[in-house]
Amino acid sequence: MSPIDAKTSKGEETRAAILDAAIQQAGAEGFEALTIGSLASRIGMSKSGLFAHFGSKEELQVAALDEAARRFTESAFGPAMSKPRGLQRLTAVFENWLDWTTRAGLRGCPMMSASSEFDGRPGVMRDAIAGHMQRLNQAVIRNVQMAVESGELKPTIDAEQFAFELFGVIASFYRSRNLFQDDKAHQRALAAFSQLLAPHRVAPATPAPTSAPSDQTAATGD
Amino acid sequence: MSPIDAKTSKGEETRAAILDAAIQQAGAEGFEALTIGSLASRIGMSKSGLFAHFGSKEELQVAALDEAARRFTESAFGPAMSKPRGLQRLTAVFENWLDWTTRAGLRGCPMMSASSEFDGRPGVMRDAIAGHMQRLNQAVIRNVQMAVESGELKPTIDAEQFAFELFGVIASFYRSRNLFQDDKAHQRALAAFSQLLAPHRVAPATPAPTSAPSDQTAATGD
Amino acid sequence: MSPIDAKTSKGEETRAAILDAAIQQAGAEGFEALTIGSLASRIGMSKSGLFAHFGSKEELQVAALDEAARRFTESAFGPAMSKPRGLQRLTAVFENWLDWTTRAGLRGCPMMSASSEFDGRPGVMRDAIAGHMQRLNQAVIRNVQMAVESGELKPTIDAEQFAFELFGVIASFYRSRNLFQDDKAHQRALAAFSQLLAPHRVAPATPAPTSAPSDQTAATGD
Amino acid sequence: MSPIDAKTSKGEETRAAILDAAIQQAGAEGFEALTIGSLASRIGMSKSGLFAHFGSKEELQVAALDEAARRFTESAFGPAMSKPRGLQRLTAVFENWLDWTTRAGLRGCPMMSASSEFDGRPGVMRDAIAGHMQRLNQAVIRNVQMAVESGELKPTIDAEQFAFELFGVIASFYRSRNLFQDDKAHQRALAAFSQLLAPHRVAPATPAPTSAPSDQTAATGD
DNA sequence: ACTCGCGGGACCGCCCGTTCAT
DNA sequence: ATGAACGGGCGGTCCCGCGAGT
Repeated sequence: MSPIDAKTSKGEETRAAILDAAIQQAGAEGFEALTIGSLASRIGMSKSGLFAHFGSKEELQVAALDEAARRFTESAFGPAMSKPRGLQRLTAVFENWLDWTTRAGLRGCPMMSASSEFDGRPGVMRDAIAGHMQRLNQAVIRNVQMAVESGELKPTIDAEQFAFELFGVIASFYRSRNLFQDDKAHQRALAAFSQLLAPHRVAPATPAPTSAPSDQTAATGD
Repeated sequence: MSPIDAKTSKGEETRAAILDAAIQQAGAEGFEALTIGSLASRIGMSKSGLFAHFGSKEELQVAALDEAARRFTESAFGPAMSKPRGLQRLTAVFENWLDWTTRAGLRGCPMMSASSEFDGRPGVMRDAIAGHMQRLNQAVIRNVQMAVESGELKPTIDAEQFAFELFGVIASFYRSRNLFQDDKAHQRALAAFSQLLAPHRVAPATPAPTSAPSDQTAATGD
Repeated sequence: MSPIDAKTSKGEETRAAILDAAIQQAGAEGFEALTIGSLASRIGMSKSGLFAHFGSKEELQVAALDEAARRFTESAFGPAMSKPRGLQRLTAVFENWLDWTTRAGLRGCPMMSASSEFDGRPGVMRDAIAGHMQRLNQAVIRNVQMAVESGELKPTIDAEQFAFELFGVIASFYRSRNLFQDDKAHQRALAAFSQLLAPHRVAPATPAPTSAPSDQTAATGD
Repeated sequence: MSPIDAKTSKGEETRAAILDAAIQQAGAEGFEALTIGSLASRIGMSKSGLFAHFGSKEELQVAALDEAARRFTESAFGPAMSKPRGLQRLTAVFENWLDWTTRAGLRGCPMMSASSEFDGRPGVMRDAIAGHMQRLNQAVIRNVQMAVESGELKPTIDAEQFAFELFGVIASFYRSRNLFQDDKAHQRALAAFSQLLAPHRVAPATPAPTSAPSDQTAATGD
């Protein structure tokens, strides 16, 4: 409308609205439950009208996945960029990762949901989700390396192994919270993160007075 | 087959065949993809004939899940029982856990698949899978406690936290293997397991003091 | 069991039980709703076991219809036989006709139900119901004629026309009661019956002191 | 067709065609036999295409019933409106009632069919048919009252009772015609109507005092 | 003689993704 | 962006048989 915002035409807006609804539904019921009919009635437009925006159901799924990835990056990595490189940023990314679905009003995490939903089904969706996860993986690795460069982590740390385990913590967090409805899931995830890092931390010359977790059960309780 | 086994009537056999196919399909495409029609044509019988064994699709899903759980328990815990209580048995359970799907001829792990598929969908299936996972959780915890009792692990270990993290490693393993098709997934999982235990191990007779994993778990050299 | 009753073998008993349930269901939901499965589960036997008694669904329907007709005859005509021929017996038949379903524990009248259900569908059932209704028609006609012979009705009465109208009253009664849930249905049916007879009655030499309906609204209120 | 009639869009036409076929089928086989598949193949369109016009089978049934009621009203009451109020109009309604299915090309009368089909089955259909029948009842009653006001019928007539009996005559007519295939059904129905009115008629100018029906209604000579 | 377990084939109401003309 | 229609598939129920048990 405004000359500055002219990029968002009417079509773009509806497309965004569709994807928003799609992400919510995918987070709750999985991407396979993204039926065109239900999505259309949810946002109050005709099936064919909705369909016209995406040539097929698969494209809709991919578009929803891409949008979910974009939002995740925005929510988890964006704010973390204001932190200094190294451990602080890595920690911020992790914590945002646990929280972003709540802030985004989603029941589950579309990325984790999608990655287990399609891990055994070769196809466009699997390739797309694998790409996103790989990039995420690389981003975690880079952050670990930066923490090494900043002298906060020992150079002996295996960054890939660390990322492998970090993903596991995230998976366990979501399962624990959504399947078991365990209130302590967040706590446990933070503790696990702390334990993951512990052996690789460089002993701080002058111990930080406020928050130096000295053993496996970190003092990160919220 | 044998006269001893005469208990398995015709119906039981068919039911078993159905569940076998069901588990394979569920492991590959998820439990929601357990359509009656596809299952029927896969094992070469009519839909109604198949359907008669289970009153509804939901019961079929639950039956398949239960059977998967039974097989998992049989494959992962059964053989481990021949090991002495404590660390050895715990390790055996973990390793079997990584392998059983391969030995069972499955593409994915039905349990992990189901637990992410239904974690956001209240209903019979979710309750069933939650029950199975909880029991699994308890079994892990008991094994940790036995390792404490046998003097192999320090009493300070938080068994529940350990189980939380162990589940994460398993999840990461399956994701890594099935989504990324990473050959090193098995290696990484073993390493993660080792690292998880490291801080809680009671110092062995002649230990490497800092970071030499003396176990089967290979170093994660890239 | 007893030597006298030896006719009723085990098979006869179950068959009777099946027909009993069938009539109830047919009266409530129509003969087309006589599904073998629901009937089987209602009386607690297997579908195939039930099915064996009747070679086909159609035969089951006919058997149920015949049994219903038998019961109706028994309930409506049987007791009326103790009345003297003529008007009293005719009246008794009519009144029993209104009541027998209630006494038999049925929601609707299987005969009326069947006759409208199949009046447009040529086939075995239609022939069967037509036969029963024709016989009923003849029975009514005979009773009218007997009332003429006894001098209670004028010879000018057209017995067939009377029967035609009598059936209409019955139909209206059941519709009124079951569709409209009109409490006055019984009352109206009795009044209609009375009006139907009025023009054909022979003026009683010495008026019956108790219940001589002098005009259209008969004093037959129950 | 004409530019004036442009209101009837394509969808409306199809819907009308569906309902037309539906009414025919319902009249012949009952409303429960209105299966979507058979209806679709009868009018040569796909099941899903047909189904889209009605959200459910129940809605289709109700729509067919409503359309049948509309047609009946149009056929039976419409033409009768050209007659002067009172006996003539009442008679015209009755006669049209007997004929309209023939003129409409129907085998049976959907209204009567439906009312016995659903009189024992609570639900939307029963409510709908009950509503239509009640309105019909009221219409008959009003016509009787108008005949009283015009001086053709005595004020002592019980209009509701009359309607009750009139419905019975109609029921008997359809049963007699469709079940017994009795050619005299029409004759008998007219005679019954005449007899129903006889006691309530205001004596015409030159009447036969006792029993000479002066009207169009033929004597019921066997 | 009677009953059952097990299975088949057709069809049910319903919803899917998709196309096409408007 | 819509309304109308399509082909195909969904879960589920129907009626009906075969073979075997008692």
